[in-house]
Order: sequence, then structure tokens, then C-alpha cells
Amino acid sequence: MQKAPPAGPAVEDGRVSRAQRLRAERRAQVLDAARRLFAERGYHATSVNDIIVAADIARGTFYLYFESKRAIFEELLDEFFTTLAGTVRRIDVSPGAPPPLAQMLDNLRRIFAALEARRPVVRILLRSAGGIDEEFDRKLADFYGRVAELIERALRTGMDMGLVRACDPALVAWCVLGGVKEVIDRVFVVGAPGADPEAVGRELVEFSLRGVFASGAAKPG
Amino acid sequence: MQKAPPAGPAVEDGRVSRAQRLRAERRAQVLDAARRLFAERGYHATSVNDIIVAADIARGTFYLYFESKRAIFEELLDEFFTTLAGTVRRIDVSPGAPPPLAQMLDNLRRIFAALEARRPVVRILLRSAGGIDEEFDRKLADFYGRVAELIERALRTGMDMGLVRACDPALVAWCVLGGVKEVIDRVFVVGAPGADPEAVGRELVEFSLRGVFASGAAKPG
Amino acid sequence: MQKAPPAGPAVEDGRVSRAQRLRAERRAQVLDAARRLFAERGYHATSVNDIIVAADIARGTFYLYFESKRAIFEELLDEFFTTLAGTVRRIDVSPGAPPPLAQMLDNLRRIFAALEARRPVVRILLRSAGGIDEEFDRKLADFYGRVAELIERALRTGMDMGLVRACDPALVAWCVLGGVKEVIDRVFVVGAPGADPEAVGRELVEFSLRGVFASGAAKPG
Amino acid sequence: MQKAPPAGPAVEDGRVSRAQRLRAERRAQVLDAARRLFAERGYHATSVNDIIVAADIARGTFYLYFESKRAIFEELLDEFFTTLAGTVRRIDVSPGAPPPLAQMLDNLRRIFAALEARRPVVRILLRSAGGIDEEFDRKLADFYGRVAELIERALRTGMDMGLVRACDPALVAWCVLGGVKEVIDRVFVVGAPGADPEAVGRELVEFSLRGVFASGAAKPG
DNA sequence: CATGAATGAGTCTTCATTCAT
DNA sequence: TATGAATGAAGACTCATTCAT
Repeated sequence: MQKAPPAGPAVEDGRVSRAQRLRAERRAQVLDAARRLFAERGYHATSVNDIIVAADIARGTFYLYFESKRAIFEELLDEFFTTLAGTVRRIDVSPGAPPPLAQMLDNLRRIFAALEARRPVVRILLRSAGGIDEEFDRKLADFYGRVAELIERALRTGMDMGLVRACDPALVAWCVLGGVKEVIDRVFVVGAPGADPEAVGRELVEFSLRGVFASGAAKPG
Repeated sequence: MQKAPPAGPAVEDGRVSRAQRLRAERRAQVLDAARRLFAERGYHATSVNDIIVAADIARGTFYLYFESKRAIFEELLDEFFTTLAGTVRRIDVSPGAPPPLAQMLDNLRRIFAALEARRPVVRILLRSAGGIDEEFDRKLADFYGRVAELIERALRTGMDMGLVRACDPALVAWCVLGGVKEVIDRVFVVGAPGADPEAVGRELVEFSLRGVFASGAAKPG
Repeated sequence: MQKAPPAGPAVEDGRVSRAQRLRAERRAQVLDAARRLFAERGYHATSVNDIIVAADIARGTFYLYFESKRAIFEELLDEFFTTLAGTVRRIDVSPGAPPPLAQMLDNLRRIFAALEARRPVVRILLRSAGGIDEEFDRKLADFYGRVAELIERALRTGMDMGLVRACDPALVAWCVLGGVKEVIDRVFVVGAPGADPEAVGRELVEFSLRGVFASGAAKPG
Repeated sequence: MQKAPPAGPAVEDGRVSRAQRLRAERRAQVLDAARRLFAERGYHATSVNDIIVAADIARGTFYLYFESKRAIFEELLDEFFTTLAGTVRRIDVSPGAPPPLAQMLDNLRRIFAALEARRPVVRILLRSAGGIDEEFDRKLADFYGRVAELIERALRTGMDMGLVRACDPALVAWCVLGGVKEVIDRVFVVGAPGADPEAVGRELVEFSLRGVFASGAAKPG
């Protein structure tokens, strides 16, 4: 994924060498520039030239750190996927565990915190990520697919436990995911005014659990 | 939006001339080709050359009918926006009108029918529409904004009538919209197997109204 | 091998259209420039830019007529191979045919005439043709291989007829070919002064047949 | 030609310092790698990077030993030229000397032995040497020119002595040289199967002296 | 001496758009 | 109107060479 520093012996002691640190800094510098530009203009409207100008490096230097324009883009998103995936904890339904709802809210909190710190990438993902490349589209679909599956499994568990009503769990999983994506877009990309992530999270959970219907209202027909 | 036939005397009577009819046919022929290609490959991966080859016209002819590659793309989506907008009827809450739920389901039915007949454009919109152009992004945001507003207004009405529980209607509107978009993507773009639009619509409405919670379950919190 | 004019109906009558004639002229114009440059500077030292400047066309125009830099180079040499191959007649040893030697000289004459008219390509071939590309190297080797085989076959026939002394015909074929190549290089590429192709041809044949030994001299050994 | 060790006190005694020996070893190490690569892939397809990787040295180190990519290439061939030149002994026609033919065959033997030990350079020379550079082309032409002159002089001597028939010695010299080059290419580069250098040498000499004609055959013409 | 990160001129190629016919 | 040859700005990427450490 990363362009390896051209051969050379592996790190000999546990500490990173000065050169390695510099290398990492350089990479970060380029990644930062690229992240910002991709977020602002999208993948296609951002040229390698734009990136090297923004990162203040020479053309060749870019290719010293990244295989290609595609590669840096992928790295940006892969890092994000990994981070995000690490953020989510499976809901623990064993006796003695915190109530599932609290766990869900905690997950959302952690996700929101991660997104908050990565607004540009969130923007990239939600806005310009389709249509770059067949392979990339697949990767993206995979990611969302895994998330949807996670939700679906949770729903099934809930149904088994009698907490979730009878429904098509696959379809509903997509509904939930769609809602989450859209709201994230509003809050972290568009930056809707007065959005308190905590409140947003609760509202999201509330909506997913109970819908919009007033409790006492007649059953829809 | 449409490239005007370059000057010439205006049509004086209500009937369209033979030339005009031919012109319209040509346009349609090009639009069809473009729609298919944009849907298959996305905006950037589709070249003007691809379009003229598929439409079997000369390069120059393309620019006789459309200002630019962007213009034809926009036209495709504009036409779609207009059609879709015409599909939705505002929920009539006056006494004697059909129950709101029935009206909502009817709306969904009409929307689904329209989408069904326009799968390629749906694909374009849901997949490759971001990141083409700043102006286009705005247009897209506008469209979804209008839809969200529609939903939000319905929610407020519902709250006033005591049918909808207390919530942040703006936020919930985005939740609903997101769910709808995602499900549409599954059904009309990915083409999820065994998707009966009627059933999907009902599930969508049910989820939006009642969430996933089993009725008798204890109140979350 | 040639980049086809983008689709379009085949020629309808026997005559070539005006457009086709213009196209052919353009091609020739570019080919001429490329031929001259490749001959002067070699393949690698000639950039597409050099060619379009010399041909006085736009960058894109080049790719309208040729797939790539490689393609125009190959076309140049392929045309040459074809022409040259058409120049050589197999030696006719049937009774009543002109004496083989006269036929050989005639072949050489025709070859020399063809080379004379294509000095730049000869230069390209003899000087810069190696090391462009593995595939091209193969093509080149093939060409010379076929020529050598032709000579070898002639030698075998001669041996069968008792005209040619016992020898390793394959090896001797390479000797002959090498001599011919080298002399061609002197005459047509370096442009050795006072080179009368007719005399050169005779000397070449004489050498190949009789070597340098004076007739009466003692047998070597 | 060689990049001088950057200043430093000149060596004062005849012995080489340890540093110098190391330097020479390094050079050899790089030269070996370059030779192999140039032979395998040709000049243009071999990058400085390829060389330093193969030689296992740092990029900068390369330029400590060689002015440029061109310089190392030239050095490779210069060394070859020098070696080869030292291999050839002028034919001694003074009374009491071994017969000229035996001397010629001895020369060929030594040349072949030298080539045998330097197949990679032979390959470089015969295959990719043209088209690198104007100056280099000149150098190459010079080398072959000197060889041709040597042959021509031998032919003239032979003519004076009545051993060689009347002919254009310059032209015939090129014939001979061409044959030798081509055969060398077959034997040492292509590696023609079953090529016994000794036999090849004899066949080459035989052909050059006596041509292909059967002894008793009627005079051509 | 050795290193290897940095450089930037230069390469081939694409493609939206124009315009003379 | 229709055509399609021509255009040239712009793109991604390579690689010989330099220089601070």
C-alpha cells in the first residue's frame, strides 16, 4: 500500500531512524495536501500537479512516496476505513453487559468522533467516491456492504431476542445505513449549523428504533 | 439549457415543422446514447467520442445539439429531476381526503414507477454524480434539499396533528431521505434480488413510521 | 497497421474520395518528417514533439494518424521490408532461364535501386534499429533470418548442381549477408565517395563467388 | 575517461594504496553490473537505477565513479576496443615468418577467444550500439574503420605479392568485415548451436579467400 | 567516501472543442 | 445542417543528475 523506501535493511533497533521519521513527515505532508484537495475538488478535478504545488515538493518527489495518483487516493481512504472499522465494537448481549442501547450510542459516539477528526476524507467518500474506477467502486461497495451486514446481524439478534419487530432485516439494514450516511453528510460535510453530535446520535438511534410515529397513535393501515 | 436552433425564423403556428421534429429525434438519439454510457461508465470515463460513436453522429453534430459534454449530462439529470418532482403529490390532510398513509404509499408507488423506467439515470445520480463540478454539486444538493424540505414539512404537519412524535424534523427528514436513497440504490441500481417494489415501499414506510422496535418492548433509554 | 479513418462507409466507387486523398497526403507528410528525423537522430533521440514540429501539425493530429510513436516507426520499416521483399526474385534454375549469375546481379540491381530511393530508412535500419524494443528486435531478426535462409537455399541448390563448393551453407549464408549489409551501409548510409552501384554489385558478387584469392595461387591450408 | 578520484595527494610511490584498490574493486563491481544489464536490455532500456540496484550501491555512489550513464557505457566499450585491438597482430610477410594464412587464422583464434570471454559486450556492440548518440556513433564508425583499414592494407599487400586477385581492396575489406561481424553475431550473440569457433574461423577464412565457387567451375560472367 | 532524498525537464498520450468544407 | 480533420491545453509519469548530510 505504501511505496516502500527503496530496499535497505530493516530497522535494526526498535526505534525509528531519523531518516525514517523524516520520510514519514514528508509522506504526511503530501497526504495532507492531497486529502484537502481531493475533498475540495474531487478526485478528477485534482491533478498531481495541484498536489505537488500544495505540498511544495517537486514532481518526482511525489512519485518517490506514492506509486500513482490512484495510490495516494486509495491510501487516504484505506486508512479511513481501517480507523473506522476499529472504532466499532460488536454489541455485547451477554448478561451483565451494559444495555445494548447504551452500547449502540457509544459506538455512534466513537464513530462521530472519528469522523469529526477526518472531515475531509468523509467528504471525499460521501461525495466524489463513485465513478473513479471500477475497482475502487467495488472496494467502496464492499465497505458499505460490510457495515450493512453488521447492522443486519444486530437486527436478527434483536429479532431473536424479541426486541426487534418482524421485518426484512436486510432491507431495514440498508434503511438504517442510508439514514446514518445522509445525516453524517449533513453534519460533517455540509456542516449543518447547531449540530451537537451527541444529540444527533440520540436522534438517529431514536428514529431507527421507534420511527416517527407518536406512541399512542393508531397503527398505520 | 437546450441549445437553440441557431437563429432562423421562429415557429409561427402551433404545429412543429418537419425540421423541428427531426431535430428533436436527433437530440433524443444522442441523449439515449449518452444516458446509457454515463450510467455504465460514469461521467469521466465516458468521452464525447464514446457518445458520438454510440449515437452514430459526427463529432461536430454533437455540438450542434449540446453546448458541451457537461451540458448533455445536466440535461439528462434535469429532465429526471423535473419528472420526479412531478411525481410527488403533497399530502392532503383536509377532511375527506384519503388517509395520509395511503397517500404516502401512493407517492412512493409513483416514484418507484418513475425510477423503474429510468434506472440508468438513477444509477448516474446515485453513483457518479458527485465530484463532476462545483456547480453541479450545488444543483444536486439543491434537489435533495428540496426533497428533504418536503419531508420535513410533512413531519411538522404530522407533529401538529399529533401523529408524529416530538423530534427534530429537519434531522429526521434527512434520516428518511437517506434510507430511501440507499434502498433505491439497492433495488434499482444494484438490482437486489427478489425486490418487489410494492413490498419494498411498505417496508420503507413501516420503518420510517415505527422503527425497528417491537411494539410491546420496553421504552428505550 | 495503419490507423483506420474512424469508421465511415467503405469506398463506394473505385475512385478514392477527395478526403481520402487529403488524408493520405497528411499521412505522407508526417511519415516523411518522421523518416527523416529517425534517420538523423535515431528512434530514442526523436520525440513525438520533434516529429510534429517538423511536420508542422498539432500534437493531436499526430495521434489521428498513428497509434503511437512506436507505430509510426514500425510502419516506416514495415513498408520498407515489404518493398524490399518484393524486389527479390528467386533464382530460376530451370533450363532456358538466364544464367543464375545474371539473375543474381539483377536482384542486386533492383535491391540497390530500392535502397537508393530509401536511404533514410536504410540508415534507420542499419544504425538504430537494435535496442528499441524486444518485439521489434524479433521482427528485425526475422527479416534477416528470412534473407539468410534465401541465400542458404540458393547455396544448397548450387551445391547440388556442383556449382558451389562443399561448405556449411548456413554459416556461409551469414557471411554473404553480412558482407552485403556492410557494403550497403558504406554505400547508402555513409555514402562512400565514388560508389557506382553497378560496380559495387559486381564486386560483391565476385567476392562472394571467388573470394580474394588470386586464381592461380596455391591452395590455402 | 575514468572519473579521477576527486583531488587528494597524488600517489607517490609505485604501489597502489589500499584505498585505491578498494576504489578499483568498486568500479569493477559497477562495471560488471552495467555490462550485464546493457547486454540484456540495451542502452536505453537500462536505467541508472537498474545499475545501482544490481551493483548494490547508492545512487550517489554511481556518480562518484562515473560521470554519467553515457560515460560508463563508453568505458565498457572502450575497454573492449582496446582489448580487441591488442589481440590482432599485423601479418608478418618477411621471409622466415609463418605462412600468412596461419597468421590470419591465429589472429582469428585470438579474436574469437577475446570475444568468447566478453560475450555481453559483443552483444551490446552488435545490437544496441547505434543510435545512442552522435558522438558515440562516430566512435563506433572509427573502430570499424580502423579494422577495415587493417584488412584493406592486408589485401593490398596480398595484391602486391600476387596472392590476392585484382579487386577494389576498400570495398572488399568491408565485405570481409561485414561477414566477420555477422558470423560473430550468430556465434557469440545469438549463440548458434553447434558452433565450434575453430571450425567457424576456418570456414570464414575459406569463404573470404575462395568464395563459394567450386574450384573447377567455369569462370562466372 | 557513501548515501539516497530531492529535483524538474522532458516523455508520451488523451480529449473536449472548433471550424472550414 | 452535417461533417470530421485539426487543434493544443493538460494529464500522468520517468529518470538522469545533484547535493546536503
